[in-house]
Amino acid sequence: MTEICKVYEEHLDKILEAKKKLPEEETILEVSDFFDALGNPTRLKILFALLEDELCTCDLSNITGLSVSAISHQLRILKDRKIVTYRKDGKNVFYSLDDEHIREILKVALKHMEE
Amino acid sequence: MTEICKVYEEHLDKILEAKKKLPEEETILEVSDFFDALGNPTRLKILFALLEDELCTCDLSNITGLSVSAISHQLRILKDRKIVTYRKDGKNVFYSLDDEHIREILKVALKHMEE
DNA sequence: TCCACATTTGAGCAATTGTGCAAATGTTCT
DNA sequence: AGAACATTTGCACAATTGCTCAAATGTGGA
Repeated sequence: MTEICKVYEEHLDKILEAKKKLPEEETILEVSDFFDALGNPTRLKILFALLEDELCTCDLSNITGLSVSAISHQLRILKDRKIVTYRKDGKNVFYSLDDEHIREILKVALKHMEE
Repeated sequence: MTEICKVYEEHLDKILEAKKKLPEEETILEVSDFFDALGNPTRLKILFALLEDELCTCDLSNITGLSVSAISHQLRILKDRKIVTYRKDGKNVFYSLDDEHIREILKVALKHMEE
């Protein structure tokens, strides 16, 4: 934290430039939260399953093989971060992807893996 | 884990369909690792800084305000997951983004935040 | 109202993560 | 070889995470 490298002049320019163009701390944290939500196998399975169609908590528990409770905990994270949305229907709560960006990002990531 | 919800017939179809279309476990883990690497403020700062230009470990330490060691640890993760690449030049090691997918995904994520 | 079932919530715990420190390794120059 | 500096690595420790279990809450029907 306190250590300081000897910096060449050419580097100083690049450092200042990079610092200036870096997004706000708050934005960084938001983006980080967003990716963090996608960076977990259980949550990814939920999202890939929702690519097809809306599903309820219980369905998702069946699909993933995890407890209803575990799924509910993860759905909360996805809901809080505006990655999924939901509608209530009687005793069931149906979850679905919140918007097109999610689809697009999942698609690009899958493509990235193939190379 | 062992609890099983009562499943309606219409749900059964959707569950089977979703299970069938779910990517391989291994693919899920790869994608998860990929997003997980992006889901951390320090690593995101590194990546946003690299959007501009290649930078060395020491530059990135300056830009983020973290120790050279901390940055090096994070660079290792990004390197292992093929998100950044590097070239050696004397005592310095210069890092840069590995491919266009990273740029694209960072861009879409930022756009997602704005809405 | 009482029951059955879907879902959520909170506590607790093992496992993982992010960081700094100190030491090791690499590289250039004298 | 030895000095100076950039980088990496292993360790330790606090903080966070993901899950289960048990209890609470919500909802519809008898």
